[in-house]
Amino acid sequence: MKKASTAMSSTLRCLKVLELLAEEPFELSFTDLAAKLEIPKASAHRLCTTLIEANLIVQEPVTRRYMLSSHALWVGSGYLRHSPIYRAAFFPMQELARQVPGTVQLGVLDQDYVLFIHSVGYSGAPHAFADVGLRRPLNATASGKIFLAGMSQEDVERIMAKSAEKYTSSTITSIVKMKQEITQVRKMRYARNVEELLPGYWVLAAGVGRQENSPAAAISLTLPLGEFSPENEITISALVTDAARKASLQLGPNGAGRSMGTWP
Amino acid sequence: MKKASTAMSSTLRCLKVLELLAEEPFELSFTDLAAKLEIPKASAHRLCTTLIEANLIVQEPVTRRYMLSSHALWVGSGYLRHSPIYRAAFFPMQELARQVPGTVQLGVLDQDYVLFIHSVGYSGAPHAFADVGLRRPLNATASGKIFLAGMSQEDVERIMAKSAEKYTSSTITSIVKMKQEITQVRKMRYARNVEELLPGYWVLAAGVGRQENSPAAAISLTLPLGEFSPENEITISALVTDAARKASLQLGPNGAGRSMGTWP
DNA sequence: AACATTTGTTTCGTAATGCGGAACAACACT
DNA sequence: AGTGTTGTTCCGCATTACGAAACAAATGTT
Repeated sequence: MKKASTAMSSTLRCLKVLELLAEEPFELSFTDLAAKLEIPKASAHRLCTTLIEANLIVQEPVTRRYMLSSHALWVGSGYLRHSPIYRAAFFPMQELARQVPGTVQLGVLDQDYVLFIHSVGYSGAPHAFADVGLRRPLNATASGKIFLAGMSQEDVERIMAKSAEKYTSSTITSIVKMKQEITQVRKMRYARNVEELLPGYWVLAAGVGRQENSPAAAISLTLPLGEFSPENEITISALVTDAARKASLQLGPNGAGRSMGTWP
Repeated sequence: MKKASTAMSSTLRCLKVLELLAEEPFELSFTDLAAKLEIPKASAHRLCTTLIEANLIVQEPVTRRYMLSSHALWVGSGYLRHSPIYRAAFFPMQELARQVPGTVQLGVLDQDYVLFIHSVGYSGAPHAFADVGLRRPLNATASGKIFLAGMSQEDVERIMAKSAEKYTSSTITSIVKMKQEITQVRKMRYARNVEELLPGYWVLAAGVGRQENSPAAAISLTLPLGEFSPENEITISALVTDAARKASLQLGPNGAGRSMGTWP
């Protein structure tokens, strides 16, 4: 027995194509696409035609491969234009980047990942290469730990169960280890990541949000490992949490924080 | 007699919702949305349900208004991950930003606009606020002039005919004036914008691309007006065109320039 | 508090529309 | 020329989206 959702199945299938293209590291040839989605060629062709007509994908004229269009970026970036968080964090991040020579990033939750939506400064970390739209697992990032610390026990367990990939030898993949980490984060009000994602770099992050335990975003600072020391951690964590606090205030104590509209 | 496109009309209509939400400066209430699209409420409701199920939009629980989701940003940012241009320009832009204290931006063509897809450094210009995804008319930006200079006579005329908005008193809205500007751009290999979009700032831009006359992107540098002088223009335009040249080389002489895949 | 009004959601019969097998076309690569 | 690979079009069938109207819920007004 099928559960009849009220959504349009044909359209959902079409949007799967977008999803697939976003996931794939490279452009996709047409037959690949049909194969990966396990749909007949004729149908896949119709879906692609539709997305082309909507200007969301284009096909490279020579290779005939499909890829996301610049217009797709524009549509997606509408999220930034509407996002109170982005606006609230903009200047605090800038200030933080001026104080410490590293990469300051803003991450939000997207499904079970941290999605980085803004980045200022540059530490040299490859981390920060594709700064907007980069997505990372929660367990391997400082920002991710901030979100995990705001989640229920079950959610944490579910996510950790799927987090198998070890980026470095320090990546946390054990549930019990992560739970310890989480209580630490809740106590200290910031999260730390030392070479758990990228060798040679350490990261501190703090949560942004109206209420204490459910962060809407996280501000993180990535620095070369050379500058890592207990004393430094104290001063720098103060700066990061301060930036996060300022962003939280900017967000407004109530539900609003007005979106930014057209600028200027 | 209708021309029967092979695309799926129902899906196209659904994607119009995304388009609308991206265009609108603020989140949209449900009835507004139906009104603006001129479709019956019941249908609009189905479209929204579909987009929610696809994780591309969300509705604010309290206000019940619809807005683009962070996931939509992720999908759209797939363009960046696939874009050879973004990758090719990344380091040249960084270098340029180190040499001159201003905002370096990377713009591509999206329909009849410049779409900024990357930004490094910060000049204080509000210009650079929503750095990724910001869209501007071609006639009012230095990058836009680069693209106009690569277009056919007819396209230039069509676009200029629609470019009525004067951001400042210097904004170019006349076709003949723009044609002069374009020949200038073609000769100098860079474009200039002095307070035509933003009072208090001037901008230089140069084209990135394999072949000379059809730029795939433009690198621009925004500076406070205080630093504007003929001598400065000579040195700075050299830096900007140099960065653009480096990016062009990185792009590869042939059609490829390999997309970036997952990073690192 | 009762009524009026705007806003959001569900139902359901109809017909339009997306479906996909198969045939066709356009290239590569032997 | 031959053979495989990949991209595009046809067309009859049944599934799916359509939208008026009825219903539900929240907000504003007297």
